[in-house]
Amino acid sequence: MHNCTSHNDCIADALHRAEEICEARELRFTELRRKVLELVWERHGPIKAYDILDKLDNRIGATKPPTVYRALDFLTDNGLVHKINSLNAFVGCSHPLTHRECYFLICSDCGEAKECCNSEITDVISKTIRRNEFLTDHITLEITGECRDCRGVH
Amino acid sequence: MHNCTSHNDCIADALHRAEEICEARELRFTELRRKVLELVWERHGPIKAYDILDKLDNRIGATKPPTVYRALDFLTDNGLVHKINSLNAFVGCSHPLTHRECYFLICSDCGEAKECCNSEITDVISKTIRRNEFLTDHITLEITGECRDCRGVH
DNA sequence: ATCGCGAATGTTATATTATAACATAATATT
DNA sequence: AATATTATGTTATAATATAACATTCGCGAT
Repeated sequence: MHNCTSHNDCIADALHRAEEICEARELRFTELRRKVLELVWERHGPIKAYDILDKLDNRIGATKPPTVYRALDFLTDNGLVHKINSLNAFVGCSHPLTHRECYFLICSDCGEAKECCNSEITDVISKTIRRNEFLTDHITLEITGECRDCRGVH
Repeated sequence: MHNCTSHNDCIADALHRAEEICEARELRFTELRRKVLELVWERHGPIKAYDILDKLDNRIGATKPPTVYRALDFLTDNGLVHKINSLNAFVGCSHPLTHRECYFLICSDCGEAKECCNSEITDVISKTIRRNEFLTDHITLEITGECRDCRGVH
């Protein structure tokens, strides 16, 4: 599903990057926020808010939905996590410094959400936005289907 | 918000198109499905499932959520309506024969969802899809922000 | 050090969105 | 008419998300 060489390192890297970003921006990367981001990265794919909630319950005692949603709000607001609207799920951002918008190829078979951001797409979308004199807040591009690996299996 | 010259005609046209499409495809365009499509077009913008439910209750007696969701499933499956994932809302498709995918500019101020489909966007997205050897089921492109008209007002 | 402030978290309750499962009715097929 | 298929009705509940208010934490000013 994902192909990082060491998943533990991959999680650690993501947490480290987040730490640095929060420090640079004078944001508070609290234990709760760190824990939620860690759980998102553990899955290394879209994870649901209530699944995070369950995992938190196992590790740091019973928590309630607002706890998780607030942490997710913080993480998404700061580009550390993206929400996948078509799945009602959340996924860690691999390059939180590079760009705010992120495009995804979402496999309905294995559940992976692969980032497929590229400037060519951004450019052509921007052109349409300009032509409509629209003031953009956020771009959601989610492509669902079957990924290369899953296609191969059948 | 929308600028059809006569909104009644606009609704009637949409229903008529739907009728023809269903006939051509040997689909059953039942009273319920027609009514739901009519309510979607009455709003002429994204409408929530439970708002449709309320309006149905007023007109054809109490209905339950599955009634509405099933009609919406039929309409979306057949390209007569699109779901806007970022709003959990549904909007009528203006050109149900032209193409399956539809891109939207969604104004958070007035609530309009303007179609902004164009082949240039489709082409460049297709390129990325091919490069990833992905088998596409559906493309969601939703751009949120402020529309031209609402920007002008401020 | 402690007071006061704003930010973060805890807590209770509930709103919103959506579907499962089974019963009945309407339509099409034989 | 008998049967199969599709659509709708109905009950119940699952899944997702937020409002509102209480408490705690972190931190600068005194």
